[in-house]
Amino acid sequence: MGATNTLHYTETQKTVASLAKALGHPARVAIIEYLLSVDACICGDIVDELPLAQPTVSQHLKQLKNAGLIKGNVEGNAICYCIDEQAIEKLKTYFANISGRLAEQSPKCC
Amino acid sequence: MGATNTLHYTETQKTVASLAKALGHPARVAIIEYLLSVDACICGDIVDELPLAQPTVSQHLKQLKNAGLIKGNVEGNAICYCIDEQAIEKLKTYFANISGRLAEQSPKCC
DNA sequence: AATCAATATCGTAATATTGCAATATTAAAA
DNA sequence: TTTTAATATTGCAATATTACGATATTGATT
Repeated sequence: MGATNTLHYTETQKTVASLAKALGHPARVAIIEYLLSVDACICGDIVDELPLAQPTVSQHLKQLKNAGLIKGNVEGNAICYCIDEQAIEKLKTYFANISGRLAEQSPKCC
Repeated sequence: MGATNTLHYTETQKTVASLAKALGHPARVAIIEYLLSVDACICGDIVDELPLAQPTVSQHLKQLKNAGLIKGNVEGNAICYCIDEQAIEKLKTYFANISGRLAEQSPKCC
């Protein structure tokens, strides 16, 4: 066990992990893609797009919102959710950065 | 319950969710960043970089490998892992695409 | 062959996630 | 005001994840 073994994770590592975890279920990826395809905020038929019951979809939406991937809220019987562009931007930038750094590296053995 | 409620997820949705899930823990993000920083395949001191015991790190490596984010293997007491560039490329492309499509859309209410 | 160093696997406990039926909440409509 | 439509919350069972001590495996070294 090395000397750095008690260190915690960086803020970036925690942020990326949190966003990635939120996208770590196909239903939540499908929700993001649906919000993208609708190009509007009010979209009360998300449930119809998924092979899941309404409470389950509601839970997935909650997770996406907690992670900051979507924003908005509900007023009565009208839902108003949309993608939080900043979260997508963070992920886009993060993976583009890794990709760029990989491209600069020397060839690997595996 | 709509007519499309029994559909499954697309291949893309399943792939992205699987990769995202693998990155859904800060330890695994830290492993990826460490592999990137080392710029070499043989890197037997991953355990020293993380606040986790060796079996736990081994499990995280296994998850990353199962998801296709890293490749390589072990020969005796030598570890040989590195980032699978294709997986990073998939994520980079996916989020860049979403970002681009978001930029084209009309302003939202939330 | 016996030992060593490094990593994987097993077993297990604690915690988290997933999914849904039942119920609650909310604002609009009748 | 009662009803209705849409979404959230609760409660609970099943499953998955996380973490680690103990042990196994593996290939090199002595």
